[in-house]
Amino acid sequence: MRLGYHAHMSFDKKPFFLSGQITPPKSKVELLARCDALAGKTLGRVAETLGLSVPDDLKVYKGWVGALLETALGADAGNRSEPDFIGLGVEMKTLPLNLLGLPKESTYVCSVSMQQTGELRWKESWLRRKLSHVLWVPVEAVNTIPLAERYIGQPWLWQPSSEQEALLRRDWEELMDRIVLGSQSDITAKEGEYLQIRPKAAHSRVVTRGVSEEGDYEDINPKGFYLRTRFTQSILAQE
DNA sequence: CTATGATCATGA
DNA sequence: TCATGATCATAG
Repeated sequence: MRLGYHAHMSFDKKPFFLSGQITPPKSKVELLARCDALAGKTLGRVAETLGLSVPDDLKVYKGWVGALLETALGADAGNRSEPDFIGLGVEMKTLPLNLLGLPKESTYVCSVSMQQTGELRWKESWLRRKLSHVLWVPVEAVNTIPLAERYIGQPWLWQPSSEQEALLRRDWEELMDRIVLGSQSDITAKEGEYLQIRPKAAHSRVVTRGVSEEGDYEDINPKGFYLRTRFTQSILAQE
């Protein structure tokens, strides 16, 4: 070990992450121009431009692609409860695509709040607000392609059509009804046609305060709303 | 600990 | 094969 070294300790190693180096876009036009510049580039090229290194894979850095692209586009919300581009009211989501060019994973939207009893109407829901203006950024997500060599597709701004909103609303109201009744702990990902509720936590031992069917407090695993791939597939198909 | 960003990995 | 349930990094 003497005179040896740990690879992860090399002094000139660049970080995987950074934040807030790029100024936020001032308009949707500017945002879309930045998107045009990203389209057709590889993740490695974008990372290089920002002075970041690329992880070997996403097993340990699952959110790396999303963080990279937010950084590259100048998202400014950080971890605040705001859309990624605060001034524009736009939320960015990467859309991982499989070999067929179809969405591969469900899309996390927001956490399911067990506490917020005040926000039970669809119109005021956090989920609706989060999805009201989304910048979808398609990215190749085929595990046989090295992360740095995966291509970014053409991003697009999306607002749900009234039909799409109706579909989401139906699922949301159904799921929220179950939560209000105190059935949060036994909701499974099988419920909901386009929207589902799944665990969202560091691991399954994490608990938060929920409400039981008897109306008492109860420790439950944190959960989040996710768009099923059949939903994102349909909005991609409409593009 | 909770928010952000998601993908992993195993069972059906 | 693929969706459900589990998990991982970072910021504040």
